[in-house]
Amino acid sequence: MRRNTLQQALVLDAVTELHCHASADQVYDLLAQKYPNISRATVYRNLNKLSESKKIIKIEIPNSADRFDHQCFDHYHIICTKCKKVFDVDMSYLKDLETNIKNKNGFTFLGHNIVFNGICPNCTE
Amino acid sequence: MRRNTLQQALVLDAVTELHCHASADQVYDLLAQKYPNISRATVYRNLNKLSESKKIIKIEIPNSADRFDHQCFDHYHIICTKCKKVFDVDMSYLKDLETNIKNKNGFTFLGHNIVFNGICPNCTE
DNA sequence: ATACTTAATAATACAAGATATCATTAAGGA
DNA sequence: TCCTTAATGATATCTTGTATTATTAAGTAT
Repeated sequence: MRRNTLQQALVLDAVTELHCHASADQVYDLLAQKYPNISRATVYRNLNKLSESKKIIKIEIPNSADRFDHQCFDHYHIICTKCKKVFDVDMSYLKDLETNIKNKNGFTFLGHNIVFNGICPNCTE
Repeated sequence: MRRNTLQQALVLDAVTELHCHASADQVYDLLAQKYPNISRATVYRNLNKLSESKKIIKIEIPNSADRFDHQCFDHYHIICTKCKKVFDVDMSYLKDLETNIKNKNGFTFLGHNIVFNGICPNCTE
């Protein structure tokens, strides 16, 4: 039986408050200010639970920490190769991308993720 | 001045021999059989150098080890959510994908990566 | 061929990100 | 209010990869 804990609500609030692709560490740091006893493991656990129940989405970034976003519609991201920050990309979701694949060879395609890389405005100058 | 070392050649040979998306660990394990003194750090360093000089490509997988491929043309990959193995996807490269982005907002787009997830034939039954 | 410079190596410590373990706490049904 | 056990806090551990440092060897100069 799933239980609604105070910590889970706090984690969800923190992700919403940070609102732009917070890492687990950022969520922990924010919460630890008000609740010094909260455990890092609890933050990780609740971030994963919330993404499993689709309350938030987990954005997996190669060679960088996972980010968590309270905006749950499908969208893509760009990661700045200099500052490693993550931003939304203004491009429609390619919901039919998997149907373009010619030869599926017995694979079951479950989804896809696109990560752009580039340089953000702050790092450009 | 860049030097051509025996170890670099061995690492390149190993990636070619393994030929399907070997992780650094797999490359190390293969080499360590014949050359027990080779260092794990040397394997990592040479894999990165070889990918910088485009002799191999580095495939960055979220929450899984980087994979290295001796096939250097652009192509996409699918990772099996069960066994975590990586396979090529038979789909043409979307070389104009970045031009679809409506509102670039000062970002410089340098490239993209698509990782599909799904279930491989071995894990299906 | 020999000596010299320094890039690359082997060995290992360290770091980041995340999960596993386990005694304790508290959510929510009885 | 009691009881069961999911969830927590604290911390150890794991995985992947980089940093450090004394030593070795690649390639140029002599």
